[in-house]
Amino acid sequence: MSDEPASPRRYHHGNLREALVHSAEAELQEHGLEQFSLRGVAKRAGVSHAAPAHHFGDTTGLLTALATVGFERLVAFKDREQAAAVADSVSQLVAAGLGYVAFAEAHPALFHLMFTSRRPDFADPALCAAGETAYRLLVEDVRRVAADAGIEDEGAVEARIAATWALAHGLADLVIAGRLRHLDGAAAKDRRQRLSAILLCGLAKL
Amino acid sequence: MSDEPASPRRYHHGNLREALVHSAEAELQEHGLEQFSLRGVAKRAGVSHAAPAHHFGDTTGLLTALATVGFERLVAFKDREQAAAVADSVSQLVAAGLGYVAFAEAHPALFHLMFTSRRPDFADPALCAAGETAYRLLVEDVRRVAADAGIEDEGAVEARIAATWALAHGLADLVIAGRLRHLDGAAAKDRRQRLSAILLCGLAKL
DNA sequence: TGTACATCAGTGAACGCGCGTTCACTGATGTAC
DNA sequence: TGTACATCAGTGAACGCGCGTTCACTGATGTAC
Repeated sequence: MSDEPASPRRYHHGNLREALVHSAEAELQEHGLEQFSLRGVAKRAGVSHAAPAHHFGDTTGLLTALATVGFERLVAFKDREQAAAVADSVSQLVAAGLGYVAFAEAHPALFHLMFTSRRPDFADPALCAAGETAYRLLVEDVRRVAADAGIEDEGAVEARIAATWALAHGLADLVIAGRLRHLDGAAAKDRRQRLSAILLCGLAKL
Repeated sequence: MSDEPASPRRYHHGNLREALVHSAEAELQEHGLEQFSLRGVAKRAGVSHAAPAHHFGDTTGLLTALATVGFERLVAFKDREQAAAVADSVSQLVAAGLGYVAFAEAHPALFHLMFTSRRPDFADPALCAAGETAYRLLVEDVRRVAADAGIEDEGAVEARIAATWALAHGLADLVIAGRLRHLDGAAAKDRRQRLSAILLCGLAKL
């Protein structure tokens, strides 16, 4: 809307599909998943409430597209943290965890949409692919740590993959729920160190 | 309702408050939090849809009462697992984690109500007390493990408490979301061993 | 280059639905005397 | 022990609301010739 203030009001939007995904994210961020409505998204995009149906069919279709974008963004958060971290495998894994938590904090409702709710169509090929890419990157990071630590047993590695994901996921979920009190008072840098310490507790076989 | 099939239909219910909490749990289990409605609960309890207001005011009041019951039940699951486990501190902590996961699997919607949603009134004294009791028990279990491992630094212990909770919480959340594929095919006993192995990965300083 | 026409994207009014809330009521209970 | 009355719990009709869906429509676009 405010992107094109000077453009005349045209009958055809031009790129409504993308605009709707963008509006849907804003709607989700502001009202949460429980209050999310197709009408609200259409209103936010400045379009009649029946318009989204032409692009997404129903709410599920729109939320599916939004969740797909979410997984891509999750990977971007991880990449950013890892680029700023030391190169050794454990530090890289901790950075991946920090990225996971940072993503959840930046987009809590999107995080819930992707991992907790059942509203997107998780059988959708694009959504599947985005989710699997994110998962595969995590698996690679964990395998690198396991290899450096000399762990070869496949069962142990798989348990470690699950434990790593669970730790990062649980930490992210508790943080956005405001449940970890001893993080609240801390300044940004201190907070970050505490999160790293928590992740390191569970990730590293010291 | 089916508890008292022979009782005549009385104008006054007698114990409607408790019956509504019970119905609310069934409603939550069947329809999930997003579809949860006061009218549905009242119908399920066999009472007019305006009746709940006399006991709970609004939906928040009812969900707050339900979440309180949830924390008490969570503790019961933990107790049951720990009673069946070996007495050493690490095994007891793993058992606590298994109890957490078992609770989430038995009551997924209640789990979300308690930890993910913002719909109950978390400032409610009874709910606060129930949640703090559950948390205190977790802290005690972790401190026992830390003491046995000779960890004395308070910061390290606090990080370990958060890591333990995050691991159990994340594992529970991923399991009920059906995200941990390598648990799917396993039989009950094998499944339990895999969950224990995952928990042990993050909990123990071996 | 110009015209006709099919297709597509978006409109806006109308629909039925379930929701929470309100309100005057009625039946049951308990307490004062 | 009996009566009157206040209080409380539950009823059921009515309300306005926002929702998703439907549908006949209209304006724009692109393609065939």
